Amino acid sequence: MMRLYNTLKRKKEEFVPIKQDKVTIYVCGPTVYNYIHVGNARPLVVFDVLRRYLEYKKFTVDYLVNFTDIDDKLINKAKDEGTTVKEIAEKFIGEYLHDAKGLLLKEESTNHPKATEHIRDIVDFIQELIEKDYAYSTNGDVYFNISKLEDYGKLSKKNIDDLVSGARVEVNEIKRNPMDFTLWKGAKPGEPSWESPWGKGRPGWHIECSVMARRYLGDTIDIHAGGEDLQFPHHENEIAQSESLTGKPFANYWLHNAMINVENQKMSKSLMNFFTIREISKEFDLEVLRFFILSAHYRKPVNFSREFVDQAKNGLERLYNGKENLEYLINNTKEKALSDEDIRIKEEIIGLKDKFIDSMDDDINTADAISSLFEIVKVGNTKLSQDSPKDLVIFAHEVLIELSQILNILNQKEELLDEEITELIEKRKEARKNKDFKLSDEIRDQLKDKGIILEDTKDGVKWKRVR
RNA sequence: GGCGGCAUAGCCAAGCGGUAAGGCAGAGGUCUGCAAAACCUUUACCCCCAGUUCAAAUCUGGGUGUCGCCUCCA
Repeated sequence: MMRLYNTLKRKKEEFVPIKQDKVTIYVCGPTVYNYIHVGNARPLVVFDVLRRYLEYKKFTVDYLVNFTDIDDKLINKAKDEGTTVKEIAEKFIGEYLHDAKGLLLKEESTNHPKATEHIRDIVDFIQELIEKDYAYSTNGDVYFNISKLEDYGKLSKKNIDDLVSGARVEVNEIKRNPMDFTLWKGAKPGEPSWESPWGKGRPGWHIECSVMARRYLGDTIDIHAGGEDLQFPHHENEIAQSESLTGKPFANYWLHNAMINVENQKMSKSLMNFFTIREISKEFDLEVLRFFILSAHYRKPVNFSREFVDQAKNGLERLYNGKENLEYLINNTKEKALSDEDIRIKEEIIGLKDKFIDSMDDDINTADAISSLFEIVKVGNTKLSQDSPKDLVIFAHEVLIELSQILNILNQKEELLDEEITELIEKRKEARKNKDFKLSDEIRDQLKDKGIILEDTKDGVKWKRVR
């Protein structure tokens, strides 16, 4: 049984999807006007893990991350650079996909709908809201009338009066209630626009999510996820739009990740304290950044710094070494009956795997789950250091397969064997036998340049790829 | 001002009433042509003060500190 913290209820709940073996997930994606930064990566990584974990649990997952490819930021950027919104959007969608690959996101089965390709659906949606009297148009704009709703603010636990008295909302005589939000924005001269019953214009930010979620995932989705800073107003407004239109719950589970901070301050563009993924990828394999993100629980704020990523890098290194040690152990093992000791170890590892699963079931507690991985690694390493492979048995082949499987939920990376490597290792082995350490070291350096690190153990030579 | 988080070793970080996981860094040892990896050993009065309980890092109340949302924001 899996439990998820549902922001809507402010507590952990058992996760029960609408359909027995299928899960729909909507994650609020990037506005494609710039490179994404480390803060943006957190939801992408965390919810990618959620999705992989659900797939591991045999669910079919419909996973959607939208691209906001029309809004003020894009328009301004296009103006500044003397180009079009479309070109900016296309460029940064490309850059996003590049970074996503580095972060090991499961892009091959992620749906990325774009706002501009759903204008007709958006117009229809708004039209229906007007017909149902939840929205009104004035001077080419359309607003959502929140006064029609009794439960506006139920996600973020805000009440309208407090919000209004907060006095930060813009004074706008056109709106009936200061908190009414834009569904459709009339076009100013020179701006990209589309035809609509209210004149030329473009969609507001919130409406695209409601429309695309419904279009691809249905009236009610299982999980809606995103950064906690989107709770209000974005997610609140999505709920208002969708539930007013369909009369059904918009999403059963709302998941929100906490922020990534720099020196305890939210990493954000306005504070200018952000690191782009592209920038970090020059210093670290993005797999390390992914691991760093997963080493804390997703609902807790984390500080980001190069030093912390370095720590994560060393930890991940140990994990991979351990995994390779286990593989080595098994590949160099002769098959024979399991000794009592082997059976004990096997059971210990299976127990740790169950612990991993329990942690993941508990609101995707990746930090805790990772600790089980380290413990498995320790058991394998200890076994390796104590016994000589010649005398070992296959004590738990399936355990290794399981380990790979669960490790892949967190970090999935392909590895290829290389004939050339083994050939060079043989050559070096010969040189070492002849005490020709000069040649031996040359070969080792040569392989190092190709990203292969050799280790001489008492049982033979092991090699691994640099990360 | 309103609403909501968080506070655990040098650092990162789990913990959800039963007496403190895991990782990084450091120190010592084992192995070793060198290097690397690995193994063993080693480090916590859980922000403060009350309270509830046989039992509290965990629950309650009050402090202190800190962050987020209320405006574009993952």
